[in-house]
Amino acid sequence: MPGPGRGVTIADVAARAGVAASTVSYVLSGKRSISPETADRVMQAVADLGYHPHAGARSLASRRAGVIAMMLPLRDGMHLPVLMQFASGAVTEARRHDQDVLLMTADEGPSGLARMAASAIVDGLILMDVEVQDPRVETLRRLGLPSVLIGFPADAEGLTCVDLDFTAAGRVCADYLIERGCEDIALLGASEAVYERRTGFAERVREGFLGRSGPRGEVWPCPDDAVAVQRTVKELLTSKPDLTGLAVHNEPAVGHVMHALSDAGKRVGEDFQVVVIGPDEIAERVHPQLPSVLVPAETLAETAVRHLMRKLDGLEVADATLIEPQLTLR
Amino acid sequence: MPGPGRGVTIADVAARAGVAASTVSYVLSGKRSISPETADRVMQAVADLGYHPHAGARSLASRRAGVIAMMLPLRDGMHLPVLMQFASGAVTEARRHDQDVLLMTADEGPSGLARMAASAIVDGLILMDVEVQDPRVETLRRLGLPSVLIGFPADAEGLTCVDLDFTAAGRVCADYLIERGCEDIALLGASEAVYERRTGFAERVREGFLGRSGPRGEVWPCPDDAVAVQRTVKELLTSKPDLTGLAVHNEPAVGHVMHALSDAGKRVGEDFQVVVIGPDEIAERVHPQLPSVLVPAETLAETAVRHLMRKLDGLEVADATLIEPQLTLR
DNA sequence: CCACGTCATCGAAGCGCTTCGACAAGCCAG
DNA sequence: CTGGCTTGTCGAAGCGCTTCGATGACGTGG
Repeated sequence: MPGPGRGVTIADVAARAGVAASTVSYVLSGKRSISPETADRVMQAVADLGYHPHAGARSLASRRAGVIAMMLPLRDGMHLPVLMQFASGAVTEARRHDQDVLLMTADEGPSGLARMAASAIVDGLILMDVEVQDPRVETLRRLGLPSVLIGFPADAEGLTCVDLDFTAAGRVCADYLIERGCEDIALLGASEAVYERRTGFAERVREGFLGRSGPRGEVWPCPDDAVAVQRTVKELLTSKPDLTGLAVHNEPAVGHVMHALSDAGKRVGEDFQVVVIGPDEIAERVHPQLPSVLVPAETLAETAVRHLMRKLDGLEVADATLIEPQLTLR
Repeated sequence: MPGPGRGVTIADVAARAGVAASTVSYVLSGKRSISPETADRVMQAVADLGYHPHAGARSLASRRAGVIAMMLPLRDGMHLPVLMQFASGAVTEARRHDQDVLLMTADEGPSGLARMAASAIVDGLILMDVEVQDPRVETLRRLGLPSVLIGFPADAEGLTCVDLDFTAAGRVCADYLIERGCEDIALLGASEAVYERRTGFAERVREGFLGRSGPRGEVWPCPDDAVAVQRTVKELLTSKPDLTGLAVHNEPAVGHVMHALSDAGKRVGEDFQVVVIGPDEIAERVHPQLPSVLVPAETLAETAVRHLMRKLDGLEVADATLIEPQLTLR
């Protein structure tokens, strides 16, 4: 029992190993060479005493907190399970680098970032769900806090960004449908509102899809309420009677689309193919289950953390990184 | 621009306000009385300079980190959206108390707790999803780190626990069905596995339900795959032909149950009543939407944080707190 | 008008760690 | 055998903050 009130300090370890405190520090950090014998003795003392450096003291002396912040849009419409996967991935990867993760909500906004920077409570941060016009971006640039963004703001100059390669996602969907032998195919996109909010990604999916499909493909925007989906699908089928393949890039609409197709006499999975761009649950919850291209939240998180760690170590990192989408068959 | 390399320190604030550093500290903490004039000048300097105390230095000197840890079961079967609500609620409440939140995964286990304690990186912690036999509980007790558990371990002696009042949830469901005029009613529970893992809560729902229903009620455990649900429901209807009310305490099974009932010719919402114990989305996603008793994750989180803060301030806190379930009609 | 609380403020001593410069010891080339 | 490196270790100086005791400057009752 290491004494309940007092914590074990580096001095205790040093005393037990018969060395100076600084030596213990060097053994632990590896910043100077220490003879194997001494190192062993120190490590033994560390283990015996269950020593862990005091985080505050370390951060004060070394100007490195060993903590990174993760700012998530915890309240609004983001798809919760995906966020959670992301958080989980980030924490796991961070622990691999001996870092802890501080959780912030996006509604702390720019002033939250300022607080993080000024209080030196974290070494860097990861900003999730960055929008095209994001008020946090300017603050971030000004603060000079090392950071990695998930998503691409309009002006990404000097920032490190990571995101799903949506163009590739569009391509993957088109390829899937074509390989299944579909002649005419279409992409049912998001509602106008989504396009406006974060122009980038919807546009890119479209390009990827059309680039692969050629003239046999079309892209239709689509609202997400049941009625409008019914109508849109009906119009689409009328306009392209030979349509046998559909990619849906609109999470809430997937269920409605399936109904509409079934109403129109299409047998999905048999004479008609559907592929979804979106999280697994969406594609799994309909009948029949659909193949889907998912946002690889975990990979995204890992990549973001890894990039941040490189920046903290003063290494070069690519400004923009696109993560390959993954097609899951079902 | 506060100078990119250097941070603003308390000394800078003191200089600008023309006082000693200790005075600034006292103004900020309110631990000694300071004349209003001086306090104003100091606050002005703080604002002008955008001063935030260095978290590490503060934690070193005051033995208070201003951070609490939240250990979530980030990887396994927990319902993700609920976890997220919980996390969100906790962060928001913590910020109200000027605390930040460190995110840990449950798979860091007892050694993770030891690290938190020894490195003094957090002042206390919240343990989510505590199981009846939880290896972390003993470590926690030994470490003496202030903590609040969500859930009840077998031996809660000396620990502060918060949880949904599952007995009340069972009662609420039974009451709802009885009030709707159902004669025979049943509770469709979780799969055996869940019962084994965390005996506590399933057991309590059962008691609450039966306590209210009397002999007209029955409790059936139920696996969560489609086929088994179909079978279980069929058997249930055969065994209790006059059944008109059903409570479902099995999140993944809800959709299947609805199918099975519809196959059996029951009109839910008309000649047959169903109520769900589980998160909102589950009850909203089926047709017709069902009334549900939800886990008030946000309230739970807030309560947990509030209790933890009281403990950190050396105040008394009830050992066990049960949160009232809320019935949402739809 | 003096001794004595009160109030507002200051200065200094750490908190536990990292890091820098210093310094013995051992090594090798000359 | 000496001068100059390297290697391994130590001691001391902070990092920025809180907190404790001390110190003036007042006001007040005797």
